[in-house]
Amino acid sequence: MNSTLSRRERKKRETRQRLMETALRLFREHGYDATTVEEITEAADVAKGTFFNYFETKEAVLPALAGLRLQQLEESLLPEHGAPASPVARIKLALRLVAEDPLSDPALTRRLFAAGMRHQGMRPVHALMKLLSEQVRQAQAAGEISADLDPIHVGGMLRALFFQQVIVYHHGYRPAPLPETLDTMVNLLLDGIAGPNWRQSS
Amino acid sequence: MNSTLSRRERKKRETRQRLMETALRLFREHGYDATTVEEITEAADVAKGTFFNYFETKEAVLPALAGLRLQQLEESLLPEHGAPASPVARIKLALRLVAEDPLSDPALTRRLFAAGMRHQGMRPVHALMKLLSEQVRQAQAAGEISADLDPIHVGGMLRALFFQQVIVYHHGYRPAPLPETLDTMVNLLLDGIAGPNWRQSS
DNA sequence: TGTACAATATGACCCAGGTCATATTTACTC
DNA sequence: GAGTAAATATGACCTGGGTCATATTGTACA
Repeated sequence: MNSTLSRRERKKRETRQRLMETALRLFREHGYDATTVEEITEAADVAKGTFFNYFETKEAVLPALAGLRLQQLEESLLPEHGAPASPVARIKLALRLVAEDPLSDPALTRRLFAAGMRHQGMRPVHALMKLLSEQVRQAQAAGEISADLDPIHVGGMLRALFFQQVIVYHHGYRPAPLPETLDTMVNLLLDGIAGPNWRQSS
Repeated sequence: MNSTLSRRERKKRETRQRLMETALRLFREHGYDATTVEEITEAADVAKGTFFNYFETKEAVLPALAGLRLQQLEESLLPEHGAPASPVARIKLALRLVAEDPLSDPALTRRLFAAGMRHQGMRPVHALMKLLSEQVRQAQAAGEISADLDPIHVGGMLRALFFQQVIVYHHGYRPAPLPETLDTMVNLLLDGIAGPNWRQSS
């Protein structure tokens, strides 16, 4: 018998899982817009309405998918899995990995970002933000990032700049390969953009 | 008789103008989602199809509206109109003004940002980005921002961080009033977030 | 004024996302 | 098993964005 999981709970997870996988596959095969919810449910062998028992809207699958990926990513950021010792280096690594993820193709990235922006929810946003914030916290502990900043705030900034960078890159503005651009961006944020005449007290 | 403008051209502009104004009014009165395109065209006294002769999608009105506002804003950033002499101060001013604009209510801001992200277009994005980039250029000339950076790039970063800030603020995360938060954000970008142990060559 | 052509306006229509009353399945108790 | 209540699945249906063939209006030229 299946460990402590009622048949209901099991089926529920399976269906949700199947919907997500199917959706991702179809999105990649035919594009996000060209894929209808009915096609997804058809391929996943459930009725159309069932989709909306699991996801509030069509767009809402994307954050869910992203959440999964980030969970995996979180593990590869553990030092015992060969991640760099420097927290800042880990942040750079994380951004590069996210950018390389198949989920990050141009269209889906835009959609994903837009989805994270809609409604009050903002959970997916939080997924990446939480991950980044945690790394920022560690960077602060290591003295690589100024300790008197709010890690959540900085995490949010990193996330915003990351998407900006990726999307602009996908729009054809590419002075350098994406991974480099991302590193440069992080360095810029670390060092600041002030020029010689910029002086102030605070 | 009207100065060098054919009747056709005149009517076209009037209709476009009327559609934009009507849309804005209804969006503010009933919210973006609750306002249908048909309601807009009805109130503007044209047929539904006409709307789509002027705007590709419903969302596309927002960038158009934003474009207008930015044009006005651009003028108030001219020194002869009492704008600060320091380019960085002007940037801060610009961000504060945009944040205060009635167009920047929570829902519309999110939509506007999302719209700027969709499709290849990205023109609206460019409106704010262009404005900011220009100010960055001037800041570089004044030595307030490091001269070896790409002003467009920096403009894009400012824009991304601005939206991040405004949206997070609207989501209830408000350690301080929005204008202050925005100033702090610009300062942070200027000074960088590095801590004592962050050392590097480049 | 008449006519030919292009620009614009129109609204019936299509389509896909999202809702909801109803049907089915599961779990639990006797 | 039978009975019952809650969870979940279902697909007819509604709604509103977006399309397009057609009608209307403006322009140009004789």
